[in-house]
Amino acid sequence: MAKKASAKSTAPSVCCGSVAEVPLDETAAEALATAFAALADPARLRLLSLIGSAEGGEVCGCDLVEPIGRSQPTVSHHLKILFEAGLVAKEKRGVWVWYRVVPDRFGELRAALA
Amino acid sequence: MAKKASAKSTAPSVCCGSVAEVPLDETAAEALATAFAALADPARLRLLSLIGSAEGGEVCGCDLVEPIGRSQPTVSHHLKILFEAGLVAKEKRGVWVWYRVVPDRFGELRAALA
DNA sequence: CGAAGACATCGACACTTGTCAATGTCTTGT
DNA sequence: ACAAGACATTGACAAGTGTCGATGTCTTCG
Repeated sequence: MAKKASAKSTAPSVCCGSVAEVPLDETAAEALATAFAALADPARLRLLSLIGSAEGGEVCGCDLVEPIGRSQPTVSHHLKILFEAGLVAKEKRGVWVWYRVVPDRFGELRAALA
Repeated sequence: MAKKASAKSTAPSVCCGSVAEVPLDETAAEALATAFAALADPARLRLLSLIGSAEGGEVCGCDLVEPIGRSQPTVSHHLKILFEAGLVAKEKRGVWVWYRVVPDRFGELRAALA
């Protein structure tokens, strides 16, 4: 069995369809809302932009604390939220954790804004 | 001077560019975060889907309270947030206020998720 | 083993947010 | 003028969120 390369996020999976489709039911609305809530914070958006614009497509967590200007526990907390929202993937390599964005997830959210 | 047909929203205008571009500065991140925060609530997403999927493209506010299952002041509050985020436009006609979505604004946010 | 360093977790706190009941403001029809 | 109805505003409260310092867990290197 192949070694698992990266942990699985707990993204609620927004499924298909735009917001302007058949009136969203409460459950679907909650899932989508959780996803957008992950984007509703300046620190997290800056983390995403740092990770997404990195060459090689990935960044070591240790390089994310200083540019954000927030404490290490706070950055760790935000990265956890981004991960659980399925927006970033992480992979532990040695002492470090490497992050990269998950384009498919962004595609889902973009589709919801059709 | 022509009579103003609809009120102007106070949308922060996200400007161009994806999140994965040159590391977002704090100010830009805050503006974007505010926009996404408007989408980060189930009630508001359902309001958007109700408005967006309405025939004629617009809905009377009076038809939005019951489907959402929340009190009239609460719905009024959410509509105000959507309006200030530039996601919906409103127009008062007689006793009623008619809402419609603002596609351009959705385009901006979609572009930010490129 | 022991020290160092990268992350994660915990506890606490200020601040924000969603919600409702009560009340206010306008417009329309009688 | 008055009553009715559509929205908006206010005040209050519970729940959620961002932040930090302190501390815990793991991995690597002497």
